[in-house]
Amino acid sequence: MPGRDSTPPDTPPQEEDLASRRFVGARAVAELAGVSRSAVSRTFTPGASVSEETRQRVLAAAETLGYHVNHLARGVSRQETGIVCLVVADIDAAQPSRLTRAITEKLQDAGKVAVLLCVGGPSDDVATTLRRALNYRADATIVMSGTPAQSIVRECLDNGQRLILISRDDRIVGPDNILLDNAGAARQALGLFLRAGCRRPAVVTTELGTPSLSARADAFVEAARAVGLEPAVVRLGQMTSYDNGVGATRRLFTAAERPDAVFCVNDATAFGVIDAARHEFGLRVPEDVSVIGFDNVMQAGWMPYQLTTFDHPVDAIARHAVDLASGSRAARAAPARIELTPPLVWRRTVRIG
Amino acid sequence: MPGRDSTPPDTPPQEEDLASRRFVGARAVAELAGVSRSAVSRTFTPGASVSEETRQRVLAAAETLGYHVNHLARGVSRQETGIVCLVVADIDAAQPSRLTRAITEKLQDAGKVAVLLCVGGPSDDVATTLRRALNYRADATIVMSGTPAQSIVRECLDNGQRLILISRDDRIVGPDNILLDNAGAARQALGLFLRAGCRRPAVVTTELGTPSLSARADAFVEAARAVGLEPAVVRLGQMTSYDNGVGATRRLFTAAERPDAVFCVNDATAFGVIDAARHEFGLRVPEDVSVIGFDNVMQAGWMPYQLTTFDHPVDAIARHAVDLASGSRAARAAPARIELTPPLVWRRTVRIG
DNA sequence: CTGAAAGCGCTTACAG
DNA sequence: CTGAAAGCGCTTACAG
Repeated sequence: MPGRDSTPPDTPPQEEDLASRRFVGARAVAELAGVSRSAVSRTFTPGASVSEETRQRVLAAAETLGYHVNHLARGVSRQETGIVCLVVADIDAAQPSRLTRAITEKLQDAGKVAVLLCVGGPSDDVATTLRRALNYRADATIVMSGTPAQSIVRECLDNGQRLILISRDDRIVGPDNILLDNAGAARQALGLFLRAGCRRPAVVTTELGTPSLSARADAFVEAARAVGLEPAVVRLGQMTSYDNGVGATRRLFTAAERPDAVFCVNDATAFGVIDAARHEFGLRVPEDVSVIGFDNVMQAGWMPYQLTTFDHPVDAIARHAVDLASGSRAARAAPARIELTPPLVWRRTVRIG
Repeated sequence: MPGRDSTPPDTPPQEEDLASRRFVGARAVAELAGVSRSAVSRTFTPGASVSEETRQRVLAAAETLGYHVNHLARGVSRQETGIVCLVVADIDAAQPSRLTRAITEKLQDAGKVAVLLCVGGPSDDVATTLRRALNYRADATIVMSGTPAQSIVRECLDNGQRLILISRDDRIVGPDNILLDNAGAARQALGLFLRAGCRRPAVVTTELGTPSLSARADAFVEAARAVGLEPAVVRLGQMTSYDNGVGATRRLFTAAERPDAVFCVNDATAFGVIDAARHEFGLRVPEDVSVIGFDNVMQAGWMPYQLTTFDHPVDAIARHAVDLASGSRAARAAPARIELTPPLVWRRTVRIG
């Protein structure tokens, strides 16, 4: 005869009890409702066969007892946990946080739950993090930061865990990939500059670029050369930031030939460029220099900037990611490869030709 | 005799197998290592008694098989899951995302994992969200957004789930509270203005303030009155934003008596005030108006703003939250109430008296 | 529709 | 130190 669970359900919890109080389980509900544990389980399983009467009695008992299905136990039993891991660094940066929010919300709408896994800490490399996702038996893992090694990727996949990479290196074989058409955006940026009559384009990026950042800068340079222009390129710092934009500007505008158009691989850098160009070189934007950024962060719309930039199709990315995370693995033939177009947001930092 | 698990471990997974591949379990590891399941379990339980030799054999077997302890099953068995839920809205806003990151990282360092629960969606009120935390048997839930009803709070607590409220209404009884001394900061802001020689202070906030926002505005007004000044107060919009700052400025500076100091309950609003004051009213900051914000977001340090503002003690908040989330409930007598001081960040938007 | 039973993968006294 | 056994809380064929 069980001890712990047979506490009379009508006894309100005493203050002294609190520390030792256990979660109420299906057994207690079954007893109160006068049915079997199976019936309780079925009541909370959509589509299972329970009579309406049983159902109501169980629901009532669950309500009074404060019963909540243990999703962990359910996960163990069903081999499907409803957990999706989100691997991300710099979750306090504008873009990652927007995406994290969108994905988490859509996951919740689908009845799933997001486990947030931060990479980049001292002891938290991507492999360690993915192993944690394995520990928690996530149905799928969505990687937004870092580049997982092929071996750990295999390990996830072999264990039947779906793996979705967002804006990562797409040469890793196995996972689904959701990508941005960075090159296309860069070409579009150059096109805009040319149309505005600019003839001395420049691009500012970082020393150690992520694949996305490199793709933007490289495609821009390539497109410029294709029309016979040799753009100045400044690579500064380890990460894209406002300060790098300021620094890049100093370099750019003290050179022999000053650029008349600057493509920045992200917005923060663009703000730095704009401010430095104005305050340190007395230039007007866009009359003297046109500037295009990437990310469409909130401040891009603020008065002093009004930055023309590329947005991330956050909603579409999130939708695809959640779809892939939910889809049954068996149902799909090959890994997916989805490429999305970053929409241009036209504001006022590009001259009108 | 078990079928599924008895697949020879040395057979590499075939491509066709993938869809049906199961996670490898302790049994398979035990078999390969030639020990009992208990031994496997003990090997992965810090402090359990296993001989070094057994331990090594188990570890080797686990490595070849790619075994990862199932933390869900462990949680069911141990009645402790290592899961901590983070309830948050607007995770893409500056402050929440900083805090989310800090807490998540510290949680990981402590061997725990963060489940991100977004509130504020259509069907996602605080109660629904908290119920989800119950479903996943989180050891603790940290609430950073929304105000949970007393009833659901009781339900969590009764189930032995720790509940930590950050900057929430502290009249809710039961949970631990981590609070900011908003009133103190507001008083300090007024003091700074007075020292700068300002005599016409104003405060801008929202119509529908959170407790934190109200506390800042109210304390500022009160402190001003205490020295015989009646500050102008503008309440605009449902949420603090750049645009509200712009709007508030139009109101403030078309009034009969223009303020010479404005305290904004957050930075975004302050940026709006500064830009509007400069561009629409031709005023100089801080010569004509002093401005103080709250949040110390990244842009506060950017060239055009250089905003004097209050920072959030993010690290201290996170540390306390994680401590409380980890502490054994039995060990603590009463709910904790911790009040932290927001440090002032002095920049250039306040005149030097 | 319903319940008894076996199963999911783990932990942990218990006895050796 | 070690293994067999009972337990955690759930699900799901299976037989009625």
